[in-house]
Amino acid sequence: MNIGTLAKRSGVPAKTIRYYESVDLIESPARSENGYRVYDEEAVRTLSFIRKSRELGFPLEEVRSLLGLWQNKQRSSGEVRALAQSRIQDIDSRINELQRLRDELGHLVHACHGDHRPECPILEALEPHTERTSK
Amino acid sequence: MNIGTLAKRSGVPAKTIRYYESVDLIESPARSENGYRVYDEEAVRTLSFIRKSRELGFPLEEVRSLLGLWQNKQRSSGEVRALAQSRIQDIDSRINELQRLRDELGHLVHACHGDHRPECPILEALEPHTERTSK
DNA sequence: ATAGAGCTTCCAGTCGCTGGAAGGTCAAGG
DNA sequence: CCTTGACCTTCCAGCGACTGGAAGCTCTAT
Repeated sequence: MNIGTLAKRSGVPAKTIRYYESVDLIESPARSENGYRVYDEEAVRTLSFIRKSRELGFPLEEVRSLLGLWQNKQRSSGEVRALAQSRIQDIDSRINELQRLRDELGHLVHACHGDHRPECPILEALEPHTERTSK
Repeated sequence: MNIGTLAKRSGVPAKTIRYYESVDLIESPARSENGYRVYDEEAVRTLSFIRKSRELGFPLEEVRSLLGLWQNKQRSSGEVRALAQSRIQDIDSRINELQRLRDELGHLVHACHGDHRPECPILEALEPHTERTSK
């Protein structure tokens, strides 16, 4: 199987597969006489695993750990669970932060006429408090 | 005022101020005889405005637009409102996506014992469906 | 005189790809 | 046999928005 076929079957673009190889996330495959990369079924499984992990938002370094745990039959499920839980905490704090921004922007948009006139509470909110500072 | 003072007063790191200058977000300031950048009160206001905009999550290119509108007394508040509203849409879709991931991970963590044993529904979910494909 | 803080420029790294250039290879069709 | 087009190869650059560090100059205080 060449890289294009692997790309289609795993759902990971060929460019990205080469990139994963360059950062040692996956092993370098064998090469055929013409220099083309040659993959086996195992590669389809590995790349699919990586794709799903990425879709769940795991950063590449955590995908690396997950891959190790996946391939290690002696692993403890506790380690995997811990990784997933810290991901959840990341996600929660990002959601909270986004929610805060959303609310703030929502209030401002609500307060703004949004017409041809220049008065705009949004800009006023961005404007620094103009205190009289000694020059 | 030198760059360090401006940094303290605006809350924007000196490095970042130089960066903003390099991408033409702010004007190049005058230089004193020794080559140091020299800023005025206006710069404090501008940098503070930029900082608050960034804190509200506007990407730099939108900050550029906001700055233009802020400085243009003929602006219409509608333009500003439109920018803020498209930001809200961005944020909403990011929140939704994160929420989806969070739920999915939450289910998986819930299903996983998380002990010393290797069985782990989280890894199983990442694993591709193993269909018998013709070799 | 010297130490330390503050300033200058320029280059590299972050994260995870993605695009493009320049070129080799292969199968099908005229 | 030749060409076309789809593959494949490598390497380099760019995205956003900084941030860190090196090397070197300037200022202030002791």
